[in-house]
Amino acid sequence: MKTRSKTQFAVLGLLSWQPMSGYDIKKMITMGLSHFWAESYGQLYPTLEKLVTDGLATKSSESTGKRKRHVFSITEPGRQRFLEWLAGPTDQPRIRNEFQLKFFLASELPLAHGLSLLEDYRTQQQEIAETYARSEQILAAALETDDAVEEISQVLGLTSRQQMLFFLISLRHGVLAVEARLAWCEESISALKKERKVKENAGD
Amino acid sequence: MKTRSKTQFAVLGLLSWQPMSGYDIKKMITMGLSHFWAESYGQLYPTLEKLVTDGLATKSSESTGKRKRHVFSITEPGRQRFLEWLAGPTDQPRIRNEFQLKFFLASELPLAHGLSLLEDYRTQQQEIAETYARSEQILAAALETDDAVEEISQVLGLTSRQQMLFFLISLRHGVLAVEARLAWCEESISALKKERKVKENAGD
DNA sequence: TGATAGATATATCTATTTGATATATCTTAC
DNA sequence: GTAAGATATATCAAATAGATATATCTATCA
Repeated sequence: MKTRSKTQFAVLGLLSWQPMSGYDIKKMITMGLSHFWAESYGQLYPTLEKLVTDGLATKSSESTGKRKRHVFSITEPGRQRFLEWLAGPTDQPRIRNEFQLKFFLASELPLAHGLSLLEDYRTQQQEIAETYARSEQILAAALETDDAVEEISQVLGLTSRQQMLFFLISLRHGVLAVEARLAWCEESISALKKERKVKENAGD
Repeated sequence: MKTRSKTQFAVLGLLSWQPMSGYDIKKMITMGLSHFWAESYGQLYPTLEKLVTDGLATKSSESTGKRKRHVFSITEPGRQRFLEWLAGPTDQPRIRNEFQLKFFLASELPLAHGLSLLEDYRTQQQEIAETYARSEQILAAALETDDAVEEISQVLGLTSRQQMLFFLISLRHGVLAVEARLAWCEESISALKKERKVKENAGD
């Protein structure tokens, strides 16, 4: 109860779906959750060990050929802990957005700096938007026809229709966010261009 | 060049406006940049010392009465380093959004869990939206009348009109983002309610 | 056949960052 | 003058990121 780490809950939550190794968990997060969550190995492996010592998960060592494989399963207390967290209060994410920091700190420099930053940012966000759009299309189509897309369900372990629905809704969060950022780019570029004109006229 | 820390650039950027103490910097970030940046003392003080040993800033110890005060100023190499960073590549922020994690991990639980999470989130975001709206109004009014609002300029050290414009634009980023999140709440709540109906009918 | 390039899987280490807390000084109201 | 609370400065343990190390597996082609 003392630890403030969210990693353990991310891990417990994924283990509540199916037993997995650290590598599996990392892959699942990277492939499917990356638009809202990240974990590093450096955090993952110690957390898995801690869950075992706390009785929230169990570790079993399989061996296929020479490669050893440590698969972790959630225990009943682990499931309990996961549900408690889910029902408890949710912290605001801490944000450190390098682009916004740059833009803000460019406010004393010539306007061209700000405009250049905005245009780069817009390009970056457009690319993200396209990536999202592709994923969204595939998923929405799969959900429409009640058809499990092999690739998706394999990598992400999405089995039920409801799970796919939640995944799609999660993705929509990213889609709407990136759309908002693009809209912001447009209005900000306009605002700076307008300001530039004001300055030019004042300079006459 | 080896360090990947962004903290030093945040600090250099603020020092490029005016000399400040660690406490001043922390206050300025907390008051004005919190919608896109955060720094902790634990990072701030070591960073300030490092900037001094690297020749990017200088430290002067003033004393008003008994309280000692360490004021840091940017040097020319420091200004150079800041500008290099500004012109260089910008990393995507890493996101760990506890709410979205919860929502996604609730996909195997009864729909009521997801709906409850969404409704709490909506309330939270509505409050944030109101806070932003207030700040935005004050700032926009100040900019309209070319009138520097005391409070703002004092705490944030916003002196020029251009600086206030950039601050307002930064804030707009937050405003549009929170609006997008609220829109997402609405469509997601609808989607889950629709799904609930589908299930009810299937259960007949 | 066996050498090897690259992918897969597991793990650790250091640097960075957070969040909580410690300590002293200043200000104000009583 | 003194106690409560605000201001200012700083440190430390826990959490996290990012880079890297190491070994195993797979496919391919010389």
